Amino acid sequence: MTIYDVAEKSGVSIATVSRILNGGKNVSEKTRQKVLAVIEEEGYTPNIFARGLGLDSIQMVGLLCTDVADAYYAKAVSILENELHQKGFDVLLYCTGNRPEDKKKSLQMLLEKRVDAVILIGSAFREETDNSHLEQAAKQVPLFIINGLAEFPGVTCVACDEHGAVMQNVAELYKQGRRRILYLYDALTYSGFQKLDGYRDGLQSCGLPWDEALAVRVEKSLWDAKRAVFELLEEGIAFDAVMASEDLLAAGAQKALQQKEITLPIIGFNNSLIAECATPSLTSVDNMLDTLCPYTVGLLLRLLKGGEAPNKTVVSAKLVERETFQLSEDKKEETT
Amino acid sequence: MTIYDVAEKSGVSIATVSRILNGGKNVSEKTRQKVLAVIEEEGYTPNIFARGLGLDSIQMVGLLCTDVADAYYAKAVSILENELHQKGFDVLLYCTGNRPEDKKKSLQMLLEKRVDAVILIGSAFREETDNSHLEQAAKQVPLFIINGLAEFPGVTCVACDEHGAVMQNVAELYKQGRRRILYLYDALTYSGFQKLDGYRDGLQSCGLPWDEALAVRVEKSLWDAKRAVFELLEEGIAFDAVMASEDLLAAGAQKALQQKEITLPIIGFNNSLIAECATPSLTSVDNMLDTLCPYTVGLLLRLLKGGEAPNKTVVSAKLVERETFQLSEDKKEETT
DNA sequence: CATTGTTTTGTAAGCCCTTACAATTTTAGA
DNA sequence: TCTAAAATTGTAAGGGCTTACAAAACAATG
Repeated sequence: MTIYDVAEKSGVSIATVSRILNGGKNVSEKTRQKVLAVIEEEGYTPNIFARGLGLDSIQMVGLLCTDVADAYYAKAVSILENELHQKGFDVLLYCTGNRPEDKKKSLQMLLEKRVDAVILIGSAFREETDNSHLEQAAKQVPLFIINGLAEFPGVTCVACDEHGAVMQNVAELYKQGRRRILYLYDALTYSGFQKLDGYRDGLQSCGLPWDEALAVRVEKSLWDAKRAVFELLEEGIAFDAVMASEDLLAAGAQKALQQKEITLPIIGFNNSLIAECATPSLTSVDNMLDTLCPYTVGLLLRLLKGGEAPNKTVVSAKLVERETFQLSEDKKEETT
Repeated sequence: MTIYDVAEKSGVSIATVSRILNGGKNVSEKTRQKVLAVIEEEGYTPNIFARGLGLDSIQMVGLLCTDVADAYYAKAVSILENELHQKGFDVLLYCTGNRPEDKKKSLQMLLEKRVDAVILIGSAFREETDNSHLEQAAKQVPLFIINGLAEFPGVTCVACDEHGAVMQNVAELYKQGRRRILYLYDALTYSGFQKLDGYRDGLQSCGLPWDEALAVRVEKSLWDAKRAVFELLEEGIAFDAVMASEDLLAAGAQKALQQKEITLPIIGFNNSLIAECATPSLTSVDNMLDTLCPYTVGLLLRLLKGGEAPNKTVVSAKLVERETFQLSEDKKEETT
């Protein structure tokens, strides 16, 4: 069943059918009804490839992330997918893992699929790393980066201020008398660096010294985080608060502390289910995906329609207080 | 840059270029090299739509699930995406939520994209529900269902024996002297029914009575599960073990019990991070996605190559023991 | 060297749409 | 009723690829 069949059965030309199919102007109501009836009756569906050939687009956007099995990316993908489908776009999903060359290859493959836009979720590298593939890609297609940064023409970045969030957490812990704050982190993605820098800058602005031993890199795993913290405790390295670049790591730290029957303030990151489920529940920084993702899709649509969009947007993060740490009262009033 | 340009620059015809592009037989090594060089040099990429028009396929498979933000689906999508990309297929992702009409519509849209196959993750309804859309779809394209069931020609089901797993858990709890086993469950998807039936059948085969009050339906939320269990405790409804259709619910139950300072065996389902992170960590049933998903992709490839595949495969689930429940010793030996 | 069989290459016909432009019909105004 | 303008419809030219089939080049055989 092709457009020719429909045209024939309704006694019009293919051009008319095509116009109707494309929300066509310049078609009389009478013929529209007639053709629509035939289409309905025959169950005709336009061939997406032929249409793509003609229009050079089949309304698809590519989503590139590190790993959808991870709650953070899963949440982003989920929101983006919803928004995009609502706006009539299909979603091509690529999970690349953390190897730069895989990311590059995936981006390339996405472009070969002639998507209308690409959204990277937290997958840009730091400035000093080679981001030339992003620069190249952005020449072919609008490129969006959520929680990452790449300042090339054609690239639109939307991020939450992770650096600032961590700094504030340090400041708040300091205000509550904490002087030796442990920081657990895993991969040094762009976002990973942001947070680590936030930690460092936070210490500095409180006048606290940088102590190598208190910034600990671990695998992204509950057990490795637990092991690391446990070892610190065994070695007698003192600390009086814990922050982590990920709820999972915070949960690991919590397990180690519990085993030693120590209670300290703990602040996680990403405000995931894990933070809720932990006992006691973990205070955590919300990365604002609920805001960032729909906003990004909004920019995307605007850009595809030929409009303009700010090439960099940063919103501040939000601390979600649970049992492992609460803001002091004066701070709260300030926020209200 | 089209195939015509490449042909011209290498002094051959487009047919030859096309042959080379398609892993062509019947091309002399000399011309192959020549053409490949031009392609490389010019950075030519075939137009995917034109190719699709000719071949009626651009090597895409559609993935349909309820919600990627949920760890269970996220894991499945992650594994499937990986396998499929490895085999050269692109992945079109649809998250439908739980409304049947949305699932139908998404399936329809997927078919319009002329995917080569569709994989549903846990999204079939129970037999008595209207599954005619699946029947229709299966006529157009190979359809795979992971952890769901629909016995129509063209539909391939791959599942883990959730019913059996729950039954066994009941039996094991019974063996350890538990007589009033609470079962928490949420949505009655196909898989939800499987587990609920497993609970009922498990009780029966142990000679335990079915007690309406012990099969509690809750929202898929930590807090609702906690609330429900807390209320039971307040009302004085006695139970001596907890099972849940989802780790999240088990974690909620655990919180309620902890608040009342009660310790009972708890068995979750899905073997997610939440089970690991809970304190004490939750024993949980692994749904075997690690096996099911690659296996499904294997069948898919075989089918697309014109081969045959069993239209129903069931593997047994696996209990992952953690702190909230351990199998008795004799049982363990049995398993070894 | 002629003949037949194999490889390699080219020509041209699809595949199914969109859309510029031409042709026709309708409407409005005089 | 006639003419000009507007609305509607049709014709035909792409869009870039695959592939059946025809043609040409090459190899092997007697």
